[in-house]
Amino acid sequence: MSDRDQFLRSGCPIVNGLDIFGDKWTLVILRDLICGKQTYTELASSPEKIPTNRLAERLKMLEAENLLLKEQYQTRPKRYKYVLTAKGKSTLPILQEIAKWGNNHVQGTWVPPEWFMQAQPSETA
Amino acid sequence: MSDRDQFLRSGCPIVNGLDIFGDKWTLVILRDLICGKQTYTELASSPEKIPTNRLAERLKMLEAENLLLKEQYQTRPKRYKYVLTAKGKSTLPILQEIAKWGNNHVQGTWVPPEWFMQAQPSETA
DNA sequence: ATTAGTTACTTCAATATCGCAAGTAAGTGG
DNA sequence: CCACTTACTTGCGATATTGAAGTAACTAAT
Repeated sequence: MSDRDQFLRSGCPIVNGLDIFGDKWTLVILRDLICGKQTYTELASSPEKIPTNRLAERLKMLEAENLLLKEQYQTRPKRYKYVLTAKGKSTLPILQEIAKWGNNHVQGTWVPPEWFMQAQPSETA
Repeated sequence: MSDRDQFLRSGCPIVNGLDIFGDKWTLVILRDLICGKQTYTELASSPEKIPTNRLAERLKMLEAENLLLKEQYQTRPKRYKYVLTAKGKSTLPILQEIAKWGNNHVQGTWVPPEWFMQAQPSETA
């Protein structure tokens, strides 16, 4: 039982999904992780320029919700990378549908590479 | 060109979609409209209990972004209903993917009726 | 003709959240 | 020892959200 369970808005699966990733930044972070970004600095350097405190907080939340793991990949200096779990990777179809909607309805949006739009959750970085 | 264009975070179709419906309430309202709710009071009475000022504001925004139309369906007293446009209806695949994710990954979420999960955007109320 | 009720909002004060800038800690390389 | 990088954390003013109450238009009952 996660912290959110104390304040459930309802049992609706859409609402419960949104209570994890239905904010301004979380799906952007998941997009970047699926696109191969791994470190804090890589994530912070996206064109949308997420504030660093917000990035740190969202990463902690995503780890607490098991959408990603924080893994040390180097000692001296200790360096960490953020790796999606299956639960995190399985947000890909949501991202793909939002991307399709954006391309169809918001003019001037760039078209994601085909590998992104065609990928299955299991094949993602 | 909509108001948001002045403050574009990037050209990413995901980000631009989220800048319309990536908040706590908008997709909940779209869910309800797709499920056949039409009036302000019907929308306000959902189990998630959206504050009425937030509901009014989101409806105005969705109208401004052409996801829905506010239609008078009765004079004396004047009564309005909110009707999805094709642009609004086409968020259905996003809602379906979020619902699938919620059912797969958040325990205790209810399973939406089959007509909702199987529907095509064109067939929706 | 009052009075109560309904619908569809709007307003307001309190609280929560956000974004920006700056600061910190650990470590490297010169 | 000093500058530099990575990975955050802290402080704080600005902004957004909430819950409660208020308003406006109209209907229906007494």
